[in-house]
Amino acid sequence: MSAKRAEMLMNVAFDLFAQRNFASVTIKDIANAAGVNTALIYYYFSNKEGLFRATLESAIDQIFKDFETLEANATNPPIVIDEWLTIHLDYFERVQKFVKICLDYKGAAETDPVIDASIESFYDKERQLLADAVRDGIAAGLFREVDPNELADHISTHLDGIMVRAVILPGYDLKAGIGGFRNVIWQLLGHTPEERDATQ
Amino acid sequence: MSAKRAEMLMNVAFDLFAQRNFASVTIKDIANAAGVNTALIYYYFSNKEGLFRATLESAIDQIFKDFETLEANATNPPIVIDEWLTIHLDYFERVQKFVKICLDYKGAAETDPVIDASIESFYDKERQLLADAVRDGIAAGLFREVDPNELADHISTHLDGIMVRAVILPGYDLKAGIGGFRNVIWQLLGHTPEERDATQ
DNA sequence: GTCTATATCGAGATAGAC
DNA sequence: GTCTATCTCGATATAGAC
Repeated sequence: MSAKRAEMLMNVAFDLFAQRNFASVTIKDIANAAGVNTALIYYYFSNKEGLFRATLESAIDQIFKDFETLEANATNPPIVIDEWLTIHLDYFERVQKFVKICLDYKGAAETDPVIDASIESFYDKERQLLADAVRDGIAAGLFREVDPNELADHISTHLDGIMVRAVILPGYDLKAGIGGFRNVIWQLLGHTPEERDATQ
Repeated sequence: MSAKRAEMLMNVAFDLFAQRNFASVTIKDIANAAGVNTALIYYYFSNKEGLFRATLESAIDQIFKDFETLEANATNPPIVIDEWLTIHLDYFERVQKFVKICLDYKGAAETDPVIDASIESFYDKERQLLADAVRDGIAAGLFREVDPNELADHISTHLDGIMVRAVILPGYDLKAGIGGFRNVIWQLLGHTPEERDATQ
């Protein structure tokens, strides 16, 4: 089945593109890591850039799926926010790779409007998910009356900051970073974890 | 004067390395942008990596100098924090480029312990500056009793997040982002801007 | 110090056998 | 579909004139 094979190649490429950047990853690197010949990559993809595009789009799709799983499970607003932080721990590597690849992509000479739109829609969806949770929490009397959009932006931006820290600083404690941030959020929302457990 | 010439080359290289990444910037690009011949670069630097190393170190030095200017002007804790945010607006491009280059550098195949140490000391200094301001503010009765180190981490990490946002999202409003974050900080510190102006 | 000219090497990409 | 073999081109880096 050809789709499976292409998908496998994209998964291998995704990891490599995240570890190093686009230019320093060679077709040979990808072929070696995938255990195939370099020429095979050109059978499935038009060229290196085409492979990169397809890889990034596929990664965005996968993260969207994680979103939907979360949305289905979420019962009340504090849990949505809490789980959204947890997902960053669980799927940490994937999200971090995504952020890294986006930055690298944005540094490239040319950008593709289709990919640009995908990236933006990713962040829009994240923002919407969080803003809705904050709004619902306020309506339910669980949270203090903050601006839902502003707080959603804050959470989303800060999580990107944490992802970057984990790349730049070798000894960065991701779990502590997210744990500390969780406390900040509850403080901003005037919400204690005890309350959350009670409503659960 | 040879130092001036080398410095000029590093400034040109810094901009290019920040715009695109290490691998995609060619020696020819740098030479053209600087209006010199490619061979001249090898007169001043051992090779492309040596130029990169020197460039990053020089950039870190420059940011440290901005730090010190700030520290000298700062009279009381809320102003230190406020100005630290402002510096990210004023020197936005420089800091953003620095973060981008650090990320790119960390994605390279090999890393240099000297550069690693420089980057870490940069973040250490930022953290210390902020933690001291928070501690002083608490001692002066201006701020609520938070953990100075935790809050310093939060500010520092969030600013990195903002820098990343500004790269990834084209329409990102940096001023609004930092302005909103300023309010969050005052809220966490239980400090109103009105009070700050009064103590000024 | 700065340039011209050039060596060298590796990466992306393709043709064509199987 | 997957491989071997190869082409082509551009980038780093150097030798040496001025």
